[in-house]
Amino acid sequence: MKQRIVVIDFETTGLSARGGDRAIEVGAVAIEDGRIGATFQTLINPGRQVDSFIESYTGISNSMLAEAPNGREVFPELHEFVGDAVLVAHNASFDQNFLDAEYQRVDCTRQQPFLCSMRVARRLYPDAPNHKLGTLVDYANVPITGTFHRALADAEMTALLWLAMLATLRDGFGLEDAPLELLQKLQSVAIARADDWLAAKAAE
DNA sequence: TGCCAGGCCCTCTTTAGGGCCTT
Repeated sequence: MKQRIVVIDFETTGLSARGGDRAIEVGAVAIEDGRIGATFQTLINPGRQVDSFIESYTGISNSMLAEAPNGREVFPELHEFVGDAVLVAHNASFDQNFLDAEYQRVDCTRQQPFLCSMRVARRLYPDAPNHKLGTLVDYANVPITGTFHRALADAEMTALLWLAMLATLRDGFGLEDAPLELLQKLQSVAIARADDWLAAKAAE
């Protein structure tokens, strides 16, 4: 089965989607047939000022956000871009919470599973100094495609890390045709949801 | 009134605690 994957990354006003923090940038990268394909990126006006820490951390200023489209414009477009692809993010619970919260505001829903590159990396690269995205990019010899802590660059590098992990599995375990299935098996919770969802899709 | 994230994962665990990772 050729499964389309979309790797996604959010920059946000803070850490708590449920506490009212909002997305200020989204980047998404499609992986199709084992290669990076279409991309989606936009700033998002959160309807409030971001604090100086976020401006410094992301390089995204309040003046940049003032001219950006709001979530009502962005998220229906993102929903269409994602389609029925399996989603991947680095520390996926964070991005999943923001995606679901922003989708809810525009009456969109997410049905597909959300897999976590960090959870896979912790199993596949247990000797890495740590499992931050930037460290893993260096550890796995993934090219740096842009500025860290910007959504599209982080999504691209997460996608390349994901492909590198697939290659590690292929080379290390002789797997040629089932890397996604093995990755799913490395994730106890995600796998169950992914298998259920893929089975449901296959039965349609 | 006071507090303010949350989920995963490891271990000196399971009647729990603390570090990691995301912005």
